[in-house]
Amino acid sequence: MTEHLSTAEENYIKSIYHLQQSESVVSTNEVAARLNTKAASVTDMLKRLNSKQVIHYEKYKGVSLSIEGEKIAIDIIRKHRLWEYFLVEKLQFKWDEVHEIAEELEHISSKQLVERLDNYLGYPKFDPHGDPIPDSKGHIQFQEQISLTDLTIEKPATVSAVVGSQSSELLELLTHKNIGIGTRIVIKRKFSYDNSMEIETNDNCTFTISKELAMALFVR
Amino acid sequence: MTEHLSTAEENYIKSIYHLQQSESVVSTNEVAARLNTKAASVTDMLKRLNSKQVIHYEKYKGVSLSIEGEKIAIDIIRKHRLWEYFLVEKLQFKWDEVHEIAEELEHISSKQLVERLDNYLGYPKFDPHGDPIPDSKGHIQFQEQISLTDLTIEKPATVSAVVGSQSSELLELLTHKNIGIGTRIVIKRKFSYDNSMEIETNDNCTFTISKELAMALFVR
DNA sequence: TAAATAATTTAGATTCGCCTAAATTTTTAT
DNA sequence: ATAAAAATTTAGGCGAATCTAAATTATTTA
Ligand SMILES: [Mn+2]
Ligand SMILES: [Mn+2]
Ligand SMILES: [Mn+2]
Ligand SMILES: [Mn+2]
Repeated sequence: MTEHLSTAEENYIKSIYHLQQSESVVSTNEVAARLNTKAASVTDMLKRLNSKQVIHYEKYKGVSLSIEGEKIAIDIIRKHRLWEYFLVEKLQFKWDEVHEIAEELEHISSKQLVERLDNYLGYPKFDPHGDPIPDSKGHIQFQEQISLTDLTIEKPATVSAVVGSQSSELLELLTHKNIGIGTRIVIKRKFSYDNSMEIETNDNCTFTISKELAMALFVR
Repeated sequence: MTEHLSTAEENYIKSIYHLQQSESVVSTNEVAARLNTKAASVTDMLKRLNSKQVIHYEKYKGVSLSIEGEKIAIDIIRKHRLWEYFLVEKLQFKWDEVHEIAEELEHISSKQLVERLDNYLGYPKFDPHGDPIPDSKGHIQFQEQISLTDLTIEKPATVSAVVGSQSSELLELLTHKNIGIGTRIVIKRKFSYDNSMEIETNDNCTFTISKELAMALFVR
């Protein structure tokens, strides 16, 4: 299939993939912003990736992944999330500490390593942040999840993901409130004054959380 | 201490370290041979590493690691061997399959990751090839080992290392004869005609091994 | 010790990945 | 519909890491 891709190329492909989740065609500036680089550098790379057939690109028209490119992206994301799972489950890292390390580990090339790691971990379906881990065929079990903000009162739900998962402040707060992936939540009241809400969790605790925290939590 | 080192720089430092085990000053050509590159490229890199103070280098005079460079080398080797141990013990790789993968994993930078991995693995002292794993302070428990070729008749010894550990032919042979790191061996007879020898192992098996195999085995 | 040979370095290119500044194209606002 | 603003690309350059070919230095051999 595709020859060897550099770490930089892989990071671009992954970024384009993620940006495509919201809008199917991605702009040069968006890629630049996500990768903390300059638009001119992005244009450079897009030309290269285009000639390698992993993206569709025409100047001034934005970029999207080719079928091949999407496969590559999913493979990198699979590795990223499996390693994050490993770091948390086996090496006892906290979930706010693993992203940077996985950012490096995701580029280790051995196919066999990924498969064996997956098997060793027991084929986990979600990473420590609640994001789905693609299987070895590249299939992703998308979960329809909604922001806790949009959950109906009195309707029980389970925390499925946390956004802003690199923030240790967020982790501190969630640890204090004893909330994590898998926690059952019911909204008891919503206060329109500050958009805070009173919730009840698993362990029969009832307390109030802020609008900010509610927006960081996704449930299903 | 030292800023960030690239993968290429780390590989050069590690190679110089290994070459220094036999002779304290290493030549440009030796480095080139070990890294499968050209002498001109090595000269280039030596200038860079010299300016970063990790080696001592004067033109036409060969190269050696600085104190700082040696610490870096040992740290990379520690990571390499810990990952090899992980791959064999946890992911069930055979010991002839792990070197290439560890060659990539050894460049993952997180200090915390190494320490936690070491702890997770139970602070192993030797890698799957019998080579010592440096501890977190960089201390290496050297073992005086000798080639099986040089072992005295009737003197029991334990296989401590296998050289040529990337060869699957060697692994095949050792698996067949049921020899591995830790196997107890006694030499019963040496045949000077072809330098083969009759040995007895753990499991009370007695059989003959070739000169070639004896040279690949180290014991203590 | 002088010539031949081997080892090493220098010179000059190339590719990748990035940058700044300038030019061009597209989009938005008047 | 123009002009202003924003987005994007091009031009030109730089450092890292590699290469080949040529020049230089060191070592060996006659
Ligand atoms: Mn990455
Ligand atoms: Mn994640
Ligand atoms: Mn390496
Ligand atoms: Mn090893």
